[in-house]
Amino acid sequence: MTPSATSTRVPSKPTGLECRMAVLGADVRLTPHRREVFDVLAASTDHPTAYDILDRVKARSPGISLATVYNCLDHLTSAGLIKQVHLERGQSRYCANLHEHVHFHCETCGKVIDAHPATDFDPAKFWNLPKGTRITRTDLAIHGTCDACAAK
Amino acid sequence: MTPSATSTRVPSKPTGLECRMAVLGADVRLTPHRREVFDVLAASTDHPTAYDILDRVKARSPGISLATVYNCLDHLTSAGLIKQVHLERGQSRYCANLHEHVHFHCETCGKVIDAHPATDFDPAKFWNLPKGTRITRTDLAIHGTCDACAAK
DNA sequence: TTTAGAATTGGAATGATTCTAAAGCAAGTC
DNA sequence: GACTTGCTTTAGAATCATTCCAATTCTAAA
Repeated sequence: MTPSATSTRVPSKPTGLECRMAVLGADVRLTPHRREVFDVLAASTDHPTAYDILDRVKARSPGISLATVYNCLDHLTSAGLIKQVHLERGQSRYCANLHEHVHFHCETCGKVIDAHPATDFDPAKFWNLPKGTRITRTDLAIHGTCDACAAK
Repeated sequence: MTPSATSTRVPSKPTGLECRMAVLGADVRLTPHRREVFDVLAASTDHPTAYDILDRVKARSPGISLATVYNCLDHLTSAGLIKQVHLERGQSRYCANLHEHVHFHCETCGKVIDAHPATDFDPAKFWNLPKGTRITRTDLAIHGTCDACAAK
């Protein structure tokens, strides 16, 4: 194994992942597999499933197992470095975009795209929640037909 | 089997379900099991899972199977008479509330409550979606701590 | 260099749901 | 009123996504 593939908490070559860890103060041991899983996800805009990620990581690490992909995704998710997305039942999808955004899901082609806020959004302004309720996060999924499918 | 338990499309005793079918123009054969599944759900405010519904329906129809509950839920859902809710991966939950609302999920006790809009909400005003996108529905899940759990 | 604690692995196990084939019912037809 | 046709219901098998497990390998610190 080459030195650059050794796991470490003090990387010699900072990448997006290390910057993100520094900004978030996340403490995850950075193994080669975790880095690859993150890199694959960061390079994807299609909200891949665990199987999609396995396929893509296999190009670099042919021996990686599905269990390891799930394991890496779990660790990265609980460190807050990536997000798990549930649009419908079935496979979970993953997303490396940590900016505030919501997901648009095309019911025709299945594509998922990120939509960023045009203006500030405070859910407590729109929905009546019992007094004393504390909000930690909101998940908005918008379902419909994407522009490409609507044009057909 | 008593006459009132006979399936029909033209009920003699209208219930919430028949009114709802009439309003929505839904066409579902109303079998005793479907009616029971609907009644159980309509009487529940806790967003039960298929298993929860099975338990409750068994009080009236001890012989009903899980497959039938799933089958009834599918038919009622596709007729638009009830809604399927996915708050996290795992079991789907079901909801007979068809008014515009969002779900608040308490991460401490697991409780799910409906929150109704205080004011009009148009997702297209808040998030930048590509031109030509058509929205059919939006699912907002608000996660946090409910008032009871927050008070502890 | 030793050693304790993680990470990784393949395969088994789990949980939720869906499928399947057989049997039961209901509505309309002769 | 028996027959046909098609939906409904059922138990159990199958599937799918994920999680668990026990064995092995790797890493970091002493």
